[in-house]
Amino acid sequence: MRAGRPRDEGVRRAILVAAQELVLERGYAAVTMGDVAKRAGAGKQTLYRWWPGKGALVLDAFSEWVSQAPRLRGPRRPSLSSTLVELCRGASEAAPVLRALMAEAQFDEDLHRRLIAQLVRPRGDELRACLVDRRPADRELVVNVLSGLVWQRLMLNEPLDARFVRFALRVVERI
Amino acid sequence: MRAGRPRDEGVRRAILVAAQELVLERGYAAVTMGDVAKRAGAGKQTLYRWWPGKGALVLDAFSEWVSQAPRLRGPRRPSLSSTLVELCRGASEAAPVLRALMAEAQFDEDLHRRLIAQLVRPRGDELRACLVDRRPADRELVVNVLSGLVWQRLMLNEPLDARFVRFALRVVERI
Amino acid sequence: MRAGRPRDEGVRRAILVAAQELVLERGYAAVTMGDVAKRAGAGKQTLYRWWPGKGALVLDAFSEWVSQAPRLRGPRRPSLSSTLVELCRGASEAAPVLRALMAEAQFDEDLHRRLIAQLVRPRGDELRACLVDRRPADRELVVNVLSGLVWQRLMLNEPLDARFVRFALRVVERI
Amino acid sequence: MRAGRPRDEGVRRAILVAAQELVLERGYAAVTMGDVAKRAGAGKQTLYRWWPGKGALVLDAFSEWVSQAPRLRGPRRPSLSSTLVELCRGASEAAPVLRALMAEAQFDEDLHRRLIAQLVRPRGDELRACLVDRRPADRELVVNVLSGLVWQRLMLNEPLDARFVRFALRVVERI
DNA sequence: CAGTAATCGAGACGGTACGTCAGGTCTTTGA
DNA sequence: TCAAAGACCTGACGTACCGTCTCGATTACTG
Repeated sequence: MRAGRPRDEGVRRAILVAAQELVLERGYAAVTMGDVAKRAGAGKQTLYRWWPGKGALVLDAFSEWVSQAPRLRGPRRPSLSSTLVELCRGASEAAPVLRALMAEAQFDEDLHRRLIAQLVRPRGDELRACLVDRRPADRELVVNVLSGLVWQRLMLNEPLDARFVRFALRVVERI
Repeated sequence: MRAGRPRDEGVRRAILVAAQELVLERGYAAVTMGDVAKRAGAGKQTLYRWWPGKGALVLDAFSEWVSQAPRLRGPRRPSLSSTLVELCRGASEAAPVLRALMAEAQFDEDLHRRLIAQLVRPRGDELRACLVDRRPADRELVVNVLSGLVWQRLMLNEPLDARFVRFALRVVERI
Repeated sequence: MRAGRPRDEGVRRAILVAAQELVLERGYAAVTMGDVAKRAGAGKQTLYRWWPGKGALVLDAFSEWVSQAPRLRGPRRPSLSSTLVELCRGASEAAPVLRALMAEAQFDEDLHRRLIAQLVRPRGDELRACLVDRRPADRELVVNVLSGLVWQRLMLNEPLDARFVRFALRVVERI
Repeated sequence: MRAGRPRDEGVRRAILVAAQELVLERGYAAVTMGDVAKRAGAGKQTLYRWWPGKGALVLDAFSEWVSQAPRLRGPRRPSLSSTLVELCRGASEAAPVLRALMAEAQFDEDLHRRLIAQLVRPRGDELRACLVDRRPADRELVVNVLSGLVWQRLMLNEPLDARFVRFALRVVERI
C-alpha cells in the first residue's frame, strides 16, 4: 500500500453529501468549491486533491444519488416503455443538475468525457438493452432519437412528463 | 423624436463585429466583455447599456452573421434534404458558439428565452416549412426528432457531417 | 452684446439651490454632478458650462448661502469676540461642507485658489478688521493663529462651540 | 498557534514599499489600489484583506517611513525649537502625502481615526514633551496653536520653512 | 424677418477605478 | 502523507462617476 496517511473515506462522503445538499438548495451555479468545503468541514485543497473541479465533484455526487435510486432490476428484460418512464422520472427530478452539468461540460473537455461515461452512455445502454430484438442498425437509430429527444427537452427546459413519454413512444413505434 | 443624443449605430455595429471576431479567434469562454469593449473602441458601460451580458451580445453578433449568410430563398419550396444539409453546414461552422450559447443559457433565464426566440425557433420553422404536405401531428414529430438529433450532436461534440445528414434523413423517411 | 441665447438666470439659481439641498441632505461626497443636474431639471452640460466641477459649484452654492446670513454690519467696528463668535457659529453650521471643500481643494489646484479667495481670505479679513489698533506684525500673527485654530478644529472634526471661543480668546489676549 | 497559512510578512512589506514608491513618484491621487497590487506583485484582494482602502494603506506606508527617520532621541529632553524644526522638516518633505491623507480623512470616518492616532496625536505628544515645565493649561494651549499653524500651513499649501519656524516660535514665546 | 449663434434638456459615449467574487495554489500546524 | 485552515495570485465581474459629445428645440441679436 502507498505510504502516508490513507485517504479518509468519511471525508470523501461528507464532501459529496455537502455538494449534493448545496446544489439542491441553491442550484449548481450558486455553489462554489469554497461553499462545499465549508459545509463539509473540509479544506478546499482536499476537494481539489480528489476532483479537478466543481463539475466533476457534482457529477460524482449525483452519480451516487442516481445509482441509489431503485432501478428496475427484475430477472426479466424490462420493456422499453417502462424503462423510458423510469428514465424520464429520474431526468425530470434531477433536471436542473443535468442541465448545469451538460452546460459546464461544454466549457470543460475533461468534464465532457466524464459526463458521457457516467451519465450519457449508461442511460443509452439501458435503452439499448430493451431493443435486443431489433436489427442492430435500427437499434442505434432508436437510441439516438430517444436520447436526442430527452436531452433537447432538458436543455430547452421543457417538461419530461407522461405526455412526452407517449410522444416519444409514438415516434419509436413508427421507426 | 426622442430627446437626448441618439444611439450611435456605428458603435453598435463595431461592438457586434468585435464580439464576433474575438469569439472566432479565441473561443467564447476566452472572451470577456472588457475585451470586446477594447476591441470595439467602446466603453464597457456602453455594452452593458444595450446587452445584459456576454451571452446576449454574442447571440446578437451571430444572429446577424447567420442572417447575412445566403439562405436558400428560391421561389419554390425547398426540399427537406437540402434544408437539412444547409442547416447542418451552418451549425457545423458555428458549432463552438452554439454549444457555448446553449450552455450559458442553462444558467441564465433571459438568455435562454432569447436563444430560443432567435436561434432555436427560426431553425425549427425552416424545417417545418419543408413539411407542409405532412399531417400536422407528424410535422411536429419530425421537427422535434430532427432538432433533437442536431442539438444532441452539438452538445456531445460529434460531427454534423454528410454521414449524419444521411442518418437523419433515414430516420425521417421511416416516420 | 454677444449674439446667441443669453444665459438663463433661473437655471443658474435652480442649479445652486439643487446643489445646496442635495449636499445638505446627503453630504458632499454622496452627491454627483448628475444628481444636481437631475434635481435642478438641467442637463449635465449646463453645469459644466458654468462651473469646472463639483467643488466650484458647491463652493458657489454655499458662498451665496453664507453671504445671505445676517452678518454684523453695524456702523461701529465689531469686537473681536463677537466676530469670532459669529464666525464659529457659521463654521459650525456649515462644518461638513467646509471640511469637504477644503479636502477636495487638496486635489484640485483651481478649487484651492477659489476656496482661498472666496472663503479663507474674507474670513481672515473680517478678523483683521477687528484688530486695527494692534501693531501690524501682531495683527498677522493673531489672524494666523485664530484661523489656524479654527481650520484645525474643522479638519479634526472637533466642535467649534463656546468653549472653543473662550479658549481662542484666551490665547489671543496672551499675545 | 492559529491554524491556516500565516500572513506573509514579505508580502506585507512589499505592498507598503510599493505604495510608498508609487505615491512619491506619481502623487497620492494618481495611484490606485490596482497599481499598488501590480507593483507589489500582489493581488488586489490581499490589499483589501488587510487595509480598508487606499488611505489606510498609504497611511501605514508613511507611518513606517516616518518612524524609520532618525528622530532626536538624546538622553536629554529636546528643546521646543529643535523639535519644531525637525517636525517641520518632516512635514515639509511629506507635505503632499499629508495633505492628501488629511483630505481623504474628511470623507472617511475610519481613516480619520487612524490618521489622528498614527500621525496627529504622536506629533502633538512630541511637542507636549518639550513643554513639561509649563503650566498644564498653557501646555495644551501651545500645542494647539502650533499644531493648528502647521496643519493650516499644509492645507493652504504654504511653505513650512525656517521663516515659518521663526514665526511660530515668536508666537509661542508671547504666550 | 431670415440667419446666425449661443443656450438648454436629454442622454449616449469613452474612460478609469472601484470593490467583490471565484478559481485554483501554497504554506502553515497537527494527526 | 493527509487533513483543516486560510493566505495568496489571478482575472473577470458589473457599477459608478467623470467630463465630453451629439441631438432637437429654443431664444436672443444681427444683417
